[in-house]
Amino acid sequence: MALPNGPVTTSSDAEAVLFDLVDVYDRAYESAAAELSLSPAQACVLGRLDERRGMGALAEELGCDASNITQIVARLEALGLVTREPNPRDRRARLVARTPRGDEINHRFATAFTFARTAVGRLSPDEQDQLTALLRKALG
Amino acid sequence: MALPNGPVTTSSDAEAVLFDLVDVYDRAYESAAAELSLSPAQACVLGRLDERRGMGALAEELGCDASNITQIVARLEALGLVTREPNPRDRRARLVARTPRGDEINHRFATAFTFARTAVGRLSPDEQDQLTALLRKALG
DNA sequence: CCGATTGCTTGAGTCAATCAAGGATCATTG
DNA sequence: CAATGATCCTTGATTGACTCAAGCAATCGG
Repeated sequence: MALPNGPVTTSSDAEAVLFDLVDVYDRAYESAAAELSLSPAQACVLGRLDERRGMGALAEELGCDASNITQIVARLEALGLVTREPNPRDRRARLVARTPRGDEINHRFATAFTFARTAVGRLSPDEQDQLTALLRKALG
Repeated sequence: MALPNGPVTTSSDAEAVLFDLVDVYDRAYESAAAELSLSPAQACVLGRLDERRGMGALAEELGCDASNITQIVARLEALGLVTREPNPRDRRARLVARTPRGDEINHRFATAFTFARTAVGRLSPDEQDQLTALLRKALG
């Protein structure tokens, strides 16, 4: 399991609970992926293929090197979850798309990753709105 | 940079902002560590050595295999940030402690990782209390 | 004492991530 | 057009996190 991105010292309750939240969220994500024998990175990429798109677009959205995407997509392809077709408009580029099995696994992942849904569900609609407003403000 | 633990689809604003929060937090943590040429895992371990402690205690707290800690501590030791002394009470065990330089780097990390502090600082004291209460409830 | 347990390390293996380099294709422009 | 340069992606090499299996050494329990 990934080590938590833990705070060295928390100077307030709000900071501490923020850290808890992030840690629990990350662990839940990782564990949902693991149930489907996916790494978090694989689950992440798979989840961003609702429409077919190029490698570069993925790399940019995810803020990482293109060669990183090459590897992850190659593994997803080997698992039969994704195809990498030539782009007819630009033969340098490849279009990545989920296979039907990829769709299914992605859907099962979305079902397994209940953390955010569950957490938000513990709040009343009013409280959800408050939380959203507070977090937006905190994010600046 | 680590790929975000992104949601496949978010069904509510609260979920979406929750994801944003986690993503920004994780990236800020990673970037603060990188400024000091540390990996997130190294920063995490270093931050949990306010008192000297055994490898096993670290592994248990961080929820990972002991051999993982062995490696990370070995790298921190090679960087001169940590010592691994024999435990006089149990010669199987090792006591890990920060060196003065480790203290300094850890302090600089705590200073560099401003995300939680800054985010919470954008809220009034009342709002901070509300946020804490809401997140505690959401975490169940 | 002797067997079982504990604390840690080693070794092998997978994956993520980054960087440098390169091939192929497109796009520009002289 | 043809040369130049930019773009899209891949390869190869390296580092680090992480896991598992195996093992050594020390301690503990009967």
